[in-house]
Amino acid sequence: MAPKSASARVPAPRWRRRAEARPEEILEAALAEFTAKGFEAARMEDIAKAAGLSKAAIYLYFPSKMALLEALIEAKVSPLAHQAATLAAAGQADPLTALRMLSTAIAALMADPKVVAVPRLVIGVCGRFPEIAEYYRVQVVAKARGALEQLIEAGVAGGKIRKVDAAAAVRAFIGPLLFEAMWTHVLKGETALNDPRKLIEQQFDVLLNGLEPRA
Amino acid sequence: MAPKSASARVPAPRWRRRAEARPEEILEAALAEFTAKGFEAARMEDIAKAAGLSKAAIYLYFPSKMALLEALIEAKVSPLAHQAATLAAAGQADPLTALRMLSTAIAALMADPKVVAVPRLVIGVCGRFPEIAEYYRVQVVAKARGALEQLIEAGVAGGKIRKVDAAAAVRAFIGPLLFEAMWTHVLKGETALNDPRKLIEQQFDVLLNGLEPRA
DNA sequence: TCTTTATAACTAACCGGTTAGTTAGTTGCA
DNA sequence: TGCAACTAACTAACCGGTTAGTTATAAAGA
Repeated sequence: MAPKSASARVPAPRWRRRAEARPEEILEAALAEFTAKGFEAARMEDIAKAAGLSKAAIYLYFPSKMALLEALIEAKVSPLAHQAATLAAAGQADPLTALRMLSTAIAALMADPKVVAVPRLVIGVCGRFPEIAEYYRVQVVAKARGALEQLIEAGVAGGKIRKVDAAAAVRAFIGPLLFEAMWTHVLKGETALNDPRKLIEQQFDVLLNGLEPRA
Repeated sequence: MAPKSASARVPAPRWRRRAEARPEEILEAALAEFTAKGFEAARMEDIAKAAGLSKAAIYLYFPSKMALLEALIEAKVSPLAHQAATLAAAGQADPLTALRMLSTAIAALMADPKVVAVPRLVIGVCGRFPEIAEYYRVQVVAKARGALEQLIEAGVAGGKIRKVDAAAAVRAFIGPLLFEAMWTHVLKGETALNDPRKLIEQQFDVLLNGLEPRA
């Protein structure tokens, strides 16, 4: 019956030991599944299949489904907020230029479904897992908001920016980008994010000069 | 044992026939549950209990859980978009005032968790049910967006508004409100929506005059 | 170099709990 | 009496997480 080897190759091993590469692969697969189906509807089995191992193996690296989401947030957006804060801090001398650079960077990120997926997930699960919302508020959004407000205030102090309410200015800066991201990735509408230069140019025309005709 | 009635009142009926009032009550309960736990995690049993009937009875009025969400969107936000469009159309003669009024109305809506809940749900389930996203894009957002753009363009044509890109102006108008709504209801942060007058005033200072110091 | 031993990495199969949706029967009301 | 409105009890299926067992690989001795 069973041909006795020799001619028969060693049958390709069913799996290989690759402990180092696993966590990242699993997270990547999880992000893809979560993005496509949402957190609750995504199945661990499918994530495992996409990552090329068994469902049980996932539990060797992550204790629960929820832990996958936490790790994703940590990995994908936490550094991002930090980077934004750094950029904002570095640009205090020339706030308008810093805002422009930030805007370009953010627009590029917003165009990437993988990046937008994370806040989308947060919106989806915040009702059930308030601690996720809390983490996101404190570690990501509040941090970025604070940095931007400082940037605005520095601009006001230096006379480069009109005396405006800092919180309102930050909303006016971030809000439109958020809106376009939702339109693009949630509603799948024709997006302006494909042409970031034009988008930024138009945004800054309104942001800097306002709607009212200048005297 | 069991006291033989006579003295015992007719036991309060376990339920009453109220077919007309049911659908609305069910939808209200569903919205509350969906808001608190998200679409997937909300249980039909709990919705039924909150609406004061049995789970099976829900299926006399709605064929599926998904139908509840569809009916909710139809009932809660579709008229809202229509109203926005009407207001925008009516205000073409004085676009800036119309924008102010719209802003106030929208801020009031954004402060209401029940209203924000619906778009939140859409964001959560859009991956699994693209037709929901499609409906929402076409029937709600595109409609409102279009009306606002017309309003802006009318303002530009009449000299009341600077020559700006209409889409950018709409983003600048809506984005900040959306951002604040998410901050408030998803991240549970301290909100500016509690003081709508101040919020609108600050938003319009930036929106109309921009960030750049005026000559 | 060839075993032997140890263990890290992995899988197949299962379990317990959950829940959307159904059915068969009961109750209120005209 | 008849029927629409309603419920209790049920089914079927799903899925997160566990467990018992298997395989790849490395290290230690001979």
